[in-house]
Amino acid sequence: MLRISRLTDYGTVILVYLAQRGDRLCSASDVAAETHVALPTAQKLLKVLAKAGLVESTRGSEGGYCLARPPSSITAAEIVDALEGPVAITECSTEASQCELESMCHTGGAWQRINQAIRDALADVTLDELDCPPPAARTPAHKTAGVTARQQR
Amino acid sequence: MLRISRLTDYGTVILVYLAQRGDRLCSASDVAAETHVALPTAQKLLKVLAKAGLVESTRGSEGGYCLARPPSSITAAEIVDALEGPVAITECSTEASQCELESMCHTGGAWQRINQAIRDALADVTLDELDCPPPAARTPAHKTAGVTARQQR
DNA sequence: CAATATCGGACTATTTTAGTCCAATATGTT
DNA sequence: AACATATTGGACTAAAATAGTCCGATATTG
Ligand code: SF4
Ligand code: SF4
Repeated sequence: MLRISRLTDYGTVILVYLAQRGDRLCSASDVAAETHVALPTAQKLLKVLAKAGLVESTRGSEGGYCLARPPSSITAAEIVDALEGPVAITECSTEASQCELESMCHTGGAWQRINQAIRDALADVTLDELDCPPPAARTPAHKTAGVTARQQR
Repeated sequence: MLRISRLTDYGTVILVYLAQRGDRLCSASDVAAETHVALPTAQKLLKVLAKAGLVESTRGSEGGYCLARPPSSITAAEIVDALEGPVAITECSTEASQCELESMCHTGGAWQRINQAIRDALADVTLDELDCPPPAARTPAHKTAGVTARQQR
């Protein structure tokens, strides 16, 4: 149903938390406790994020993680890229397409346009903009004017 | 990696083929042969599309499928909705969110904005615009200026 | 040296997706 | 009326992606 993986979702939650903490180091267990992400999951995510260069790690006692760059320079597109690979809405959106229908397919071009549109939408949101409070807690219209998500068919 | 399912992909290929055939009926085996989608897969897809009201079926000998509406009135968003359910980039994008982090999550609102942007991008492409081959065979002067994703703000 | 916390990888379980099959039903033709 | 063709609906199996867990190695602090 066209969704990001739960890992990616939780990854952004963790990154937002790190952004709030500024330059202070946070251990994996610290992050897990504060975000309520399961500890092993948080560990795994932080490892991946460190490898991707989005967070920096410090080993040893009193070690931990912190953001590698200012939150305003990290986009949702980068986060998705890091955690689940580049956006590729169809098989033929990747470099090494293995779609057997490609030779006679009539829709690939349009999908690639859509792919780019999604990519632009993701690249347009930075980590500090991601810190956008409540999805639930259906409190009356706050400053978040246009955030309605009508999903029913 | 944020992609539509292969079924959805093949579903659009089939719909584009039906669009090309106009009002003429096509049997499932006809569709399979022309699009090179495996026959059982094509059958399954046509059934789902018929149930969603995107194609109409005629039973019996010489029966088959055809589009229920003109191609220009069918959008990619509808196709995705029909084949894999409404776009819901995160768990909390759905009506019945079951995310256990929701109460303390700081990112849900932003994801819903992104969700809407993706939805808009999909709703902006109609079935006849979808008929666009991937690599070569570029028709002159396309009207394709309309796939912009900047819907937010 | 001892305590703490990351690092790297491998492993299992779960869920989702893909693909297949069969019996029932409807329609046109012989 | 009987037959051949083609959709319909559901259930079923197989395959793949995802989620989550675990453990030994390594680096840093004190
Ligand atoms: S759009 Fe066409 S070429 Fe691209 S993956 Fe789908 S079927 Fe294959
Ligand atoms: S964005 Fe937050 S509330 Fe929404 S699904 Fe992800 S963790 Fe849950």
